[in-house]
Amino acid sequence: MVRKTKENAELTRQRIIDAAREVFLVRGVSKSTLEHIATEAEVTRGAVYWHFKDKTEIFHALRNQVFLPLIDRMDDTLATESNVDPLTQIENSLCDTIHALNQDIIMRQIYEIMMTKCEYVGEFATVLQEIINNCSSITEKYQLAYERAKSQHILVETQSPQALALDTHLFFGGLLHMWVKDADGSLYRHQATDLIKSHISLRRK
Amino acid sequence: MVRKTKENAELTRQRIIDAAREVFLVRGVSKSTLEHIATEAEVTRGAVYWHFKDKTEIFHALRNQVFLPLIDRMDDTLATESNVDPLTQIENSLCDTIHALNQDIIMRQIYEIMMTKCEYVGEFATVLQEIINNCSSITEKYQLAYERAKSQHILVETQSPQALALDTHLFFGGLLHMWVKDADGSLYRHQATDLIKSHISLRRK
DNA sequence: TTATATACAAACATGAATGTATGTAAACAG
DNA sequence: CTGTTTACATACATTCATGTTTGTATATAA
Repeated sequence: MVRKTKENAELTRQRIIDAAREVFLVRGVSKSTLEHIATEAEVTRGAVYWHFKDKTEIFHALRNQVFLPLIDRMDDTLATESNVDPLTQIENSLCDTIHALNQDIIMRQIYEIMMTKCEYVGEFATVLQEIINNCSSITEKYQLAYERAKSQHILVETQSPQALALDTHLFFGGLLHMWVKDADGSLYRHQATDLIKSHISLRRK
Repeated sequence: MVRKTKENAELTRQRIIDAAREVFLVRGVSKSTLEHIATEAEVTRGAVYWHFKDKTEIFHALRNQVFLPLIDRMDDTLATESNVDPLTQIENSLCDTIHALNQDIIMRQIYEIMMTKCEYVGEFATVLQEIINNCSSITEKYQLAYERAKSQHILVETQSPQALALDTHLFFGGLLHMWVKDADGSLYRHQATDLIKSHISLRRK
């Protein structure tokens, strides 16, 4: 065999992650074997074990590929200093995510894996807590935006920014779940941005 | 060994389903073996194979135990002829489900299994379509209620009943997901009904 | 230039999990 | 009261996934 150069090795590592994504998607995480992944990546299990300790490690590599950049994106669109009003900021933030899902096949597949092809149990149970934590920090960002909207007097006054933030977050969480499950796109995907706009306009005074 | 009477056999069948619920919950569906389930039910795999074709059949038995009654409940609380106003009907319907989850451990566990301990892949992929279909019919019921609210002039007029119905359904879907994931209950569970009331009051004129 | 570490492939050993086949005692039908 | 079926338990055969070990050619450092 031919020993690979460093960059070349990093390339096979990425190939394994990509292969895992495809395999996880069709077989589910726990029914995917390292053999499946290796074959899809056109390497042997030896290569997989060289780059990763086990399947869990591949899973986390896959997860981080999407969820780490995601937080940054949100921070950008929900930035405190901005020339668009806070409600539009929230709307843009949500629409951006939907847009990204529409454009980026990889992101779409990883979301699908995390939401419907994975069992959060044992070593994966900790991931659930991470998700909860992420949700909390996202909700806080919404809340801050709603508070800014309130001080600009463009927000309905019947609800607290906190309640509105939670409502928005739950709405969007639900939307994401249905967006992912709605594979043929007929029911939710094609009207996702409309639903977001409608959701936000309900809170505009 | 002692051959069981008919009622006795039905009892062990139920014991197997109950055992499966416990095992699925801690190990996830695909990592649960029939041996695990049999042991938990205090029978052998022979008994399991006698009552069920395979693990999938147990899964469906478990699922039906909760989701068939659920549809009926919703039809009751969202009935067309009622002395409470439609918005309160929707509110009650949502709160009822949360209440049921709080009271009924079995229901809670089954929800948790379906949402976080199961991979919707292969033979389970069809379940996803069932879920989508259920969601559609539920959304329709919300929409009808919102239309009644509209004709009673108690609904905000900026949004269509259809958009409001979808928004509500997505909100509640998100809430259920977070409710289930929020195992210690600190973040979502204890304020679930408040969130529902807030959600509904936002649409009341 | 040479020793060593790297990046894998291939072989091996082991432990499950599944499904089926067989055995059996007791319930039940006639 | 007896034959048959039911409701399982037990044993068996097979497949499969995992982790580890060993082998090896080559990149790379010294």
